[in-house]
Amino acid sequence: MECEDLILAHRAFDGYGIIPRDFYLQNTVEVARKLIGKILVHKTAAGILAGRIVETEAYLQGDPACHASLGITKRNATMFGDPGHSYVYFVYGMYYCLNAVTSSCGVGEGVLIRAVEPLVGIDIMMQNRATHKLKELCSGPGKLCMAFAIDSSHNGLDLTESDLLIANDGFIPESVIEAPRVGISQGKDKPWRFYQKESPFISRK
DNA sequence: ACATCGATCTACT
DNA sequence: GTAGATCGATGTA
Repeated sequence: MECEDLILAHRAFDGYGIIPRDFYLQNTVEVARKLIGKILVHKTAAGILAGRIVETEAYLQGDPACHASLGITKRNATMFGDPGHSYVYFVYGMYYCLNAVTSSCGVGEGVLIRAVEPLVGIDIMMQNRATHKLKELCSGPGKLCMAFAIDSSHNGLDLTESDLLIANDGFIPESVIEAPRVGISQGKDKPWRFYQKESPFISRK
């Protein structure tokens, strides 16, 4: 099973099933919903890391919780760039969070990748996270960036052709739950958090 | 300049 | 359940 996953990740990296840029031009909330079940791949010097996305959140223009709500700045500039790129930001003085940029150039929207189910390179992820607890490796936006060795140097990468990408292996999640977003003080009313039902790898219930 | 807060996580009670 | 870590961005003076 592990071996099968490894082959899958390699094929994904070689161009098999990479999600095309058009995908990120759909409504941002739809992109967040449809990213559940897709595969995040990061090719690092230590080896290939991959995991299935089990939790996301959408951040839109005109949404007070969105970093881009006050206009373009040095920090959020990649959100206003081309869709299908990464937006990585630094938060709470010690963590990084990964987003997939959506919508056309000039519009600041994106999807926060909140949790993934580890599939490939689990031993490396455990080293990066200094834990052996599988369920806690990538169960949060800060945790998954640490596990996947993603930091500010990975901001602005093209998720359709770089060492960091998102692929589709044909997996269809049984059920995707829609819920209010977490960890924010404004915009709590919007049901723009999505997660794979009953996954043990989500950040919280 | 200074104060505050954040799309978080961990450790400890 | 609550506090502490730790720093860049943002707001107020």
